[in-house]
Amino acid sequence: MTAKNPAETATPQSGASKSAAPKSAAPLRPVTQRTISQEFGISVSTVSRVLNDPETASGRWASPDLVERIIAFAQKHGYHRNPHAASLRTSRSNLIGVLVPRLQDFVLATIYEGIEEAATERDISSFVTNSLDLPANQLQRTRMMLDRRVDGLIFGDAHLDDPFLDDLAAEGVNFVLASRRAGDHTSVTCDDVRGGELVAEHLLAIGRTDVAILAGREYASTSIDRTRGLVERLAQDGITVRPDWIMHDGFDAAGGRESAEKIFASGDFPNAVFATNDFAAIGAIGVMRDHGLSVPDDVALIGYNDTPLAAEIVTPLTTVRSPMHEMGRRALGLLLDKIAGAEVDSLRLEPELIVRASTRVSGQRSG
Amino acid sequence: MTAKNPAETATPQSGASKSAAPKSAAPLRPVTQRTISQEFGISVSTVSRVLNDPETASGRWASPDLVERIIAFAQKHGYHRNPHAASLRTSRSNLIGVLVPRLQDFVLATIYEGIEEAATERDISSFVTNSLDLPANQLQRTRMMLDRRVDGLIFGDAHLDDPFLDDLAAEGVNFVLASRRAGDHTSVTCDDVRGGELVAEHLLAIGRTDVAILAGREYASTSIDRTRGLVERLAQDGITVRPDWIMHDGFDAAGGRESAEKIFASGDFPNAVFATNDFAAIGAIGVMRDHGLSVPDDVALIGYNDTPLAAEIVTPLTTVRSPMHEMGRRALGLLLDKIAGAEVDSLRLEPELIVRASTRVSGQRSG
DNA sequence: ACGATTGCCGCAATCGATTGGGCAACAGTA
DNA sequence: TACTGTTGCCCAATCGATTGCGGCAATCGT
Repeated sequence: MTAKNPAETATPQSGASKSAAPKSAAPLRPVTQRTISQEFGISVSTVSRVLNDPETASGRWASPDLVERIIAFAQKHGYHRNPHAASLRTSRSNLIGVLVPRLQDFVLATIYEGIEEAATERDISSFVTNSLDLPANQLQRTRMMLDRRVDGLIFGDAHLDDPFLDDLAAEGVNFVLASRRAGDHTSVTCDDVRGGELVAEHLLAIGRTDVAILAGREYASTSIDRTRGLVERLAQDGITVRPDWIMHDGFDAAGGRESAEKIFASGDFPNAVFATNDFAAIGAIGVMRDHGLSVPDDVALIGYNDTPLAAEIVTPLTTVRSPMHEMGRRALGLLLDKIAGAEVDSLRLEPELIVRASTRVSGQRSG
Repeated sequence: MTAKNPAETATPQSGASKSAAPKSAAPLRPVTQRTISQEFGISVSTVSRVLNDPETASGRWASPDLVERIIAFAQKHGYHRNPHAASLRTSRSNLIGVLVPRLQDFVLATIYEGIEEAATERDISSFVTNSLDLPANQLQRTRMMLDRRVDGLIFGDAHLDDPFLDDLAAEGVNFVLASRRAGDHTSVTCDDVRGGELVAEHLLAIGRTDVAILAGREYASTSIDRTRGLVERLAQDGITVRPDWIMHDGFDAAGGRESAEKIFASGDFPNAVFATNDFAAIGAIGVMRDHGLSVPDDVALIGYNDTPLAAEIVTPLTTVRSPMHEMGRRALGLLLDKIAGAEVDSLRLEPELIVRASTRVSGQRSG
C-alpha cells in the first residue's frame, strides 16, 4: 500500500479502440504573425497593427483591402495571439488573481463566478486559489500570482487589520477586497452592519430577543459587522446580548454545530439563534433537535446569504440575502478601474431580509 | 557602429537608494537576470543556468562560490523568473486549465481543490472556469485556455459521447477527465457502477426495494453509471426499478426537489429514494415531508458523495463516499504524466457506503 | 617547456508581439 | 526641375529567459 502503487485500479481496457488515427493532426504549427506576414509578403509589424486595431490600421497602416484579407486569413487559419509574447512586450498580462478562503464555500464560489463572468466579458482571464484563511498561504499564494505577473488581485479572504495588505499596497500592487473589508483598502462588501440590524429588527418584531450568535471567525469583517449590527440595534431597544452567547467558530456546517453545542450545553437556552452563514445555521439545527427543541417554536433561526439550500431544507430558513454574484462583478470592475489609474471608492451593497418558516412563530407580538 | 543607443542600460538611478526612499517601495524595476548579470559582470546565460539548476551549474557553469552569490543576490533582491518570457522560449507554461460545470457545486469545488493542491506541490499553476455544462461554453472556454497556452487540461464536465473531446484529442491536446468519464479518454473516476451496487445491496439488506432514482443529468457518466449499478444489481435479485421513477434533473437541491415532486405527485410512493448527489437528496426531503412522509420510516433516503452537510442535517444522510479530493490529485498526476509523454491508463477509485439515520429502518429483514 | 585537458563562462539566435523611428514613392506646389 | 507633404509600410530594437556552440585561460602530464 505505502508502495508507489503503480496501477492501483488501472483499467486495462487501454488497448481498446484508439487504433485508428496514427498521430495525425496538429503537429506543431501555431500560426504566428510571422506566418501571416510571409503569406502576404509584408512585415509582421503591419500584421500586428492590423490585428490589434483594424479600424485605425485601415488606411493608416495598410490598405482597407489588405486589412480585410489579413483578418480573413487569420480567422481561417486559427491565428491566436500568444499572450505570453504580448505580455512580455507590454508588461500587461490581462490576468487577474483571486484569493478566497476556500472554494468549497458556496459564498466564495459564487463571488468568484461573478468575478469570472465579468472578466470573461472583458476578455481578461482570472486565476483563483484557496488560502484556507491561513496567513502563510495568503502570502505564498499572493507571491505566486505576482510572479505570474497578474495585473491585479482580488482578495476574498482579507483579515481585519492585516499588515500584509498594507505592505502590498505600499509596494504599489493593485488590489481590491471582496466580501470582507479591511483597513481603508478598496472593497466591495454587502452592508453587513445593516444586515445585522435587519435581523435585530425582525427579532424584535417577533419578540425573540434572547439571541445567541454563531458569529464565525473574528478576523472576518463579515462576522464582526453582522454581529455588531445585531447587537447595537438591540441595544437601542435596551436589550443586551449575552457575551457568552456570541460564538466564534467556522463558517460551515461543522462550525455551526460546534458553536451550537457550546451554547446549548449550558442550562438556559436562547429563544433565537442568528448564524452569520446559512451552513452554520443548518449545522445548528441538528444540535437543537438533539436537545428536543424545535425550530421555530422553541428557537427561531436566522441564517445569512440566502444560499439555495436555505429555501430547500425541511424548515425553510429565514436569512439575509447578500448579492454575492454582484459583489464579484463589482470587485472586478473596481479593480480594472484601479489598474487603469482611476481613484476608486469602496462599494457597499444592500442586504435584504428573506423571511421563511424558521422564524414564523405563533404568539408573535406586534410591537 | 549602429550605435543608436547611447546609454542603453545606463541605470539612471545610479544615485539610487539615496535619501530615505521618497516614493518608497517597488517602483518599476523588476529584477531580471540581466540585472544580476550586470551586478556580477557575467553573462545572463550563466545567471540563467545557475538559477535554473544550481546543482548542475555549480562547477560546470560557474564556480560554487559564484553560484552561491548569485542565488543570495537573487533572493535578497526578490528576483522572480518572468514566466511569460520563459514560456515563450520553452513553449511550456507550467499552467494547466480546468473546466468544471460549476464551482458552486461542492463536489467539483473539492475536486478542484485536489487539483490545485497537487499542482502547487509541483510548482505549476492552474486555472479554473465554469462551463455550466453548456457545450458552447465548453468549447469557448477551452479555446481560451488553449490560447493562454496551457500545457494541458482537466475536464470535470465531460459529456458522454462528446465529439468535442475526440476532436481535441485528434488535435494532440493533452487532457484528462475527472469525475466523469467519456469515450476512451483517460479519466479518473470513482467506480460509479460499484457505487450504485453498494446502494442496491444496502436497499436489499433493509428490504426497501421500491426505489425511485433522482439520477441527475443523462449526459453525465456519474448519473448513468450510478443508476445502472443500482438497477442491474437489483435485477440480479429479480427486482425491477420502475422506469418512470428514474428522473433526470439537476444535481443540486432544486433539481432534487423537482424530481421528487414529479415522483410523489403520482398516487403510489416508493419506499426508498436514491439521489446521485447529496444536495439533490436534501432537496427531496422537503417534498417528502410535504406529503406527510418521514425519513426513514416511510421512505429511506440515500445520497452520494458524503458531502459534509450529509452528516449534519437533522436526519443524517446515508450516502456513498467518493474520494473527490483524491480524484483531483490523481487527475493532475495523470495529466502531468501524459504531458511528459507517458502512456497513461484511466483510474477508477473505490466508493464506500456510509450508513446513517436516513436508512435506519425498523423491521429490517436479514436476507 | 609544450601540447592536452579541464574549468568557467560568453555569444548570439530564438520565441512572438509591439512600436518608435524612418525610408520610399507619389502627389502637389512653386 | 526642385521641394515639401502625404501616404503606406518596413527596420530593428525590445521584453526576459533559454541554450547550442564554442572560446579563453589555468592546470596537468610528461
